[in-house]
Amino acid sequence: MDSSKSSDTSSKINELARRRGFFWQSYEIYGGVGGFVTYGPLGTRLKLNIEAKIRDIFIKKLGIFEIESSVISPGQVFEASGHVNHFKEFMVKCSNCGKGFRVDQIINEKLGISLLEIEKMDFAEIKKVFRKNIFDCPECNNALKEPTQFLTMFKTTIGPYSKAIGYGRPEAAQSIFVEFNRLYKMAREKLPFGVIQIGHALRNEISPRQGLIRLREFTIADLEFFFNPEEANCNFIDEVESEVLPILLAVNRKKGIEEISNFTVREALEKKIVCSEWQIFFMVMAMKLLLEIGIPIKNQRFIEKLPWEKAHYATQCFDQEVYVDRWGWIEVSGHAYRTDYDLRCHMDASGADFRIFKEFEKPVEEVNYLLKPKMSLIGPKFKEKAEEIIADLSIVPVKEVLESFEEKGYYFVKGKKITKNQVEITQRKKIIKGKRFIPHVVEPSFGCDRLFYVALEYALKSKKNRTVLSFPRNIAPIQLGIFPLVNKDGLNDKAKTLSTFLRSEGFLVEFDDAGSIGRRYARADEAGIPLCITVDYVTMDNDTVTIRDRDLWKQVRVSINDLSKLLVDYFKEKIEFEDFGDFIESK
RNA sequence: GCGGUCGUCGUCUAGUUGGUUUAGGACACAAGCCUUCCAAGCUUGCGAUCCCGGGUUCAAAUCCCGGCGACCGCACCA
Repeated sequence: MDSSKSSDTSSKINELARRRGFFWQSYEIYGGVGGFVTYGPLGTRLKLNIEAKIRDIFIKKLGIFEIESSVISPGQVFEASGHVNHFKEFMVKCSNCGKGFRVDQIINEKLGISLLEIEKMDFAEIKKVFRKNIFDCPECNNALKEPTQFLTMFKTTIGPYSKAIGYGRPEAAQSIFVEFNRLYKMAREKLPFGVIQIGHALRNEISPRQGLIRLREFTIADLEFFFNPEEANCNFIDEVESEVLPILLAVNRKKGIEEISNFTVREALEKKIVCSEWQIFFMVMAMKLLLEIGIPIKNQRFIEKLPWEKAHYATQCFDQEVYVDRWGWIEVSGHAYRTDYDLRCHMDASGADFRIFKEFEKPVEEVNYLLKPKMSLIGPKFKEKAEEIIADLSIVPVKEVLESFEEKGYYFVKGKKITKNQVEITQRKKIIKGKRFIPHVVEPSFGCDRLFYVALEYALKSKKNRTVLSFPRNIAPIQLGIFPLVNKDGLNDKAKTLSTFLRSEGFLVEFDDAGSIGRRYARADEAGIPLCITVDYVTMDNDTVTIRDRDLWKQVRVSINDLSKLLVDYFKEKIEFEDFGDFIESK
């Protein structure tokens, strides 16, 4: 990568973003704080439009539910989910050179304890290890200091009681799991179903960098899709089976190979590259989402996570990555197979029952045997030992006792012989109508700020020394620019009337009469406005206007009467600019 | 958190061996003129406690110390 060129692109985006109001660092008047951004008027619209795409794909087309819950949650939620244990770093610093190291790596290197074992240690145990052993700094061989830990969740207290610990959620997923029972009812107690939440999440990153790429407060879109692991087929799989996914396999990554392999959905499933049909289906949806916000497929890839890279809850995990000029491949979404991990955690911790009852096609008959000791015989015979014997009898499988009786006529418990007549064994038939299980979950999770950034980067074009933001038309923050050709002879008023009309028709319109017409087109290009409508002298004669395309810089002339319908179709992508009519010859 | 580079109008920047600097320009923005389709021109205007705090000095945007922030590299990124 050419570093001088790449730093140009990102600075260009940052500069443009600040100047035109896409985004900037928050709290600038107080010096700014890393990891927080403010989206300006254009940026907010763009971000909403991208989020609308997510809603369009997942909510409208697939019928996924959307919920909105709180950012702060009580401590139990993230204790149960495992985040309190996993969402932190143990660090140790050298007393001499000041360099910091990961505690697990030091212990692993010097003592040979496996990383998995170290993972299980808590902070007290780690401190103990460091007190027992003297570790030298790998860099300068001086002694290392006491280890420290850093929790990357924001911690607070809820209300005035310091014991009521709360955490800012580092992901929106948990608030879906926590509400599972209600949501399942709303899904009419049927699997599969999915729930999405688009909202803010907080991670107290050690050092946020890279602008929008790593924030401390960001927008996440977590989709939790629940299904029966024994009926794991995706009913949309036929529609996508020939779609091709570019995947960087873990086996290749281990060998240091960066080669992307292309698999059709069918192949990937057959070769067990992706284990879950639903997971790969969502990966295809993610690929389409990125295409729709303007990222060509050649700049997208899915990367299979290596075992030690995976989140604590995931069995199989792919990251969707997009190539950006400055930082290379960056993650924009994660696709994790979370199994029943989360629901199980919350069940264990809260006592709620998240199991689902599944009726068998045919009820199954189960025969149970019940053993009842005859106390009138056992009591007098074993005296003080009797109690112990009975306790043991209640534990052993009744079937084992029964078999022993049939074979030998007696059964040994605690070295004592129990005869057939000392107990009463009854048979009990039970009809089982179904079974209970915990649903499995696949999760696509999008970083909306990163989607925003890549959309902006891929929209950024340069034409004749001008900056043009070529957003796909339906994520553009402003849809139409309306200008009078000149500010006299009533053209201005006519253009204003037209703006009012088109606004009332539901379009997002910017009216601009400042400077020359060329300057207005240039300003509109920089804001990514797809179409500009100009009122000129011909308009005054016959009520037609020119429409100019942002990317082609060509114009067509259409009647004001037809305008609204044409524009509706255009923004619904039913027609293209070329369908508006013949291009006007440039003078 | 470590190392390197850096911080001047909205944006990009000149000035930074201390001294006529009331910190200059360009672009952008606003008002007006002009303008019959791609950042034309003219006039006027708005706009910077030179990142913050402290120190050295007769004098600091400029030198020194501390802090904050940005970028790059290292580490981290569940």
